[in-house]
Amino acid sequence: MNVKGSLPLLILDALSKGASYGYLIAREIKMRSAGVLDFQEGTLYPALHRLEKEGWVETYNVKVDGRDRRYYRLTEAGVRALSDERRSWRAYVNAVDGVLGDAG
Amino acid sequence: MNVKGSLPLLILDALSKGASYGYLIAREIKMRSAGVLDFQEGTLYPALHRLEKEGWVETYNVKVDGRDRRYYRLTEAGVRALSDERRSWRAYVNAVDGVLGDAG
DNA sequence: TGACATACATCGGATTTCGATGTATACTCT
DNA sequence: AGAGTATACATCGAAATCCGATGTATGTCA
Repeated sequence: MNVKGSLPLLILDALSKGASYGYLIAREIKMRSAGVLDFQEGTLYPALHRLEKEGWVETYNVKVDGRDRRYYRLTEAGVRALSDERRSWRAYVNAVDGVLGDAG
Repeated sequence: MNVKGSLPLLILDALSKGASYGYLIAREIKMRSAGVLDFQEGTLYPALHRLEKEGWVETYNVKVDGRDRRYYRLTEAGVRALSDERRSWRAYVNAVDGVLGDAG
């Protein structure tokens, strides 16, 4: 189950701890959410490309075991975007929880 | 800002307090979220039709001021679905918040 | 009379995600 | 040696969700 729209926040957050690459980002999100958050590669790579296009991340290649690994790193704008995304996420969750009210 | 996927939960929840109709549901969600949750009519009506198709709501018409107003009411299955949707929502929010961790 | 709120609806387009598929390397097990 | 699995990138078509525009119709208020 992946509510559409939260992936950019998750990626940006992952990169705020240091540069990383697609495969690792996905694995860590899945692991750290105990499998609840599970984005496929067909979802992840386009999302990374979107973030790059927005100027929120920049990339560089590192040759590992004879092949290129594409690292992503937050830009200044990306740091600000993360902050915004966090705020939006919190506002949204609070709004939904507020509307849902008491009942469980 | 509307994270895609939360509208069914919101509608089901609104109907758990009694039958209602599209226009009113949308207005109440918006009002009770202080404008944060704002679904357009082109979003709402298809969503209501989907819920009806799923068998989670049933409808009946009431003539008001010379025109039909379409009321929606939760079915038994709808009550169960609401319960499931609540659980999924909570699990998802907890997962994201868990991954995001401490920093704010 | 014209604007606005109410109330239903549909349509095309944009965005996001999934599943399938493709490429390539390296390690492990048999 | 060969098969299977993990790593690591990518693209493509399909499905789902949502928005904005548009259309219909009635009632109210200035």
